Amino acid sequence: MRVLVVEDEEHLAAAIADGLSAEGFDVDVEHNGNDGLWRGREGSYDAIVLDVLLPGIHGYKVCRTLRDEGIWTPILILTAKDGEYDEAEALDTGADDFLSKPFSFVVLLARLRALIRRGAPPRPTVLECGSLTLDPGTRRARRADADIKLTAREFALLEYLMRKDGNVASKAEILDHVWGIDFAGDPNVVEVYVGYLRKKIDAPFGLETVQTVRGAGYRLEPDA
Amino acid sequence: MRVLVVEDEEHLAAAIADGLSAEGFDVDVEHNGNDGLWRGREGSYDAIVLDVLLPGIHGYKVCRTLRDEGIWTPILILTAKDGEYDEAEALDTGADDFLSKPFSFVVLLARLRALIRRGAPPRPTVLECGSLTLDPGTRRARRADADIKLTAREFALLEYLMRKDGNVASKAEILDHVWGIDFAGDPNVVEVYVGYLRKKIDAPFGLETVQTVRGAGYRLEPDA
DNA sequence: CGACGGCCTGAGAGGCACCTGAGCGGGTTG
DNA sequence: CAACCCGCTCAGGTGCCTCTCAGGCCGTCG
Repeated sequence: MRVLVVEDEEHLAAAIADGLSAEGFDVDVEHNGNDGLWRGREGSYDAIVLDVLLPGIHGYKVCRTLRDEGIWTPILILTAKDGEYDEAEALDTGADDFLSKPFSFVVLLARLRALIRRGAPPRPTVLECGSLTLDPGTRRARRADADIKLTAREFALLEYLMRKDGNVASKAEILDHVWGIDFAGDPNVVEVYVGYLRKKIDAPFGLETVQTVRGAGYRLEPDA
Repeated sequence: MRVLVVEDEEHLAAAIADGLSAEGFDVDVEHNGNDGLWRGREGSYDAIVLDVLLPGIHGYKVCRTLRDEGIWTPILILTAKDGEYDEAEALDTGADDFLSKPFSFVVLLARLRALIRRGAPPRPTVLECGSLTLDPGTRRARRADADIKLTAREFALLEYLMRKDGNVASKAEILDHVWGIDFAGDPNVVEVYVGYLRKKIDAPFGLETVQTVRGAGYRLEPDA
């Protein structure tokens, strides 16, 4: 289990690192926001302990940036402040948990274990579903070595469905995530765009990857 | 977004329920451990707010039981105690987050949102009953490697019966949970749909999994 | 043994969920 | 400025689902 600790106070950083090492974790330490961000980008950690008050980049910013870049390693935020809004804010930057200083090592350990047990949702850089691949980085969709041109909306919809990994996505859910929670238009758009997708990624190949689950939503089935 | 609040203090329960409702959540409230556990078993909630000090079953026990039964709905534990070991303990019972009373509603809301956004960890949430399996995620039903196509209502009914895990579900209970508390039609629908289910999941395999308990309700018996 | 009540089932009507083609406005590109 | 693409709305069509109804079956009890 690899843990990254980003904390500028030398003593505290060492204490956490030693404690975690004693518990069997593999610990790396960084002392400022920049280095922490770069380390976090590697995406090879099982969890990150992140202080908010850091030289270089602020902890919230590090967290937000990682999330924006598609890194979903579980993050536990540490802060000296104790205002309640800070906590809300921390979680809103995409952190998974929050701990106010001073804290006891026992609590840190328990929370970290809980985070790791829960695990990071699998977010591969390239999404796959049978012969269909989607690269959010290059914004490219391919099926059997054929490039497929998708519009922004189509791409977002397909990406969401692929991240669901075969699970059913309800229409409301899709609207919330692809169109945004403040979308006020006709929910029928979802059906329309599902139709567009089918025309581009299924029909030319004689497949029916995008499946309708009547009364529940939509689902991707590899090469059906 | 459906949230279950299990809290025995009437005032607090009402305050939380009202607040969450105002934020657009669909809230159900239970006031003791037993009812909370049964509600939680439905598995249809996006999150559960659970007090530890409850009449009936203790909150930790409710949490642990749900986890043992394979229900991985995100759970936020509330407690009046403030000892650090309590917190560790709470997380070890399988809770996802922890909040000490008194807390501010803002914090509760933020944490709840974070929990829901994070979602239930992708555990094997597949329900089983003998050779019959039901996956609420992908919305698939199978018996002995044969896919079974179920309509939305059939699926909901079977899911409810399977979650009962062999216990008898009364017709009234089924109506409340599968058709909704406000269903005003002919209670005969239940019999009709039980018939549909039998035709799809039992008859083709020469089984009688769905059993009638005359005067009491229905029950699932593995591969009978 | 007869009557009653709970349960099963087939038929069918109505409605809803979904699909699709047409078309409009706004932004972008040549 | 015209042509095009994109995102979205709208309306019409279709097939499946849901539910009701009525009649028959069967266990239970007087």
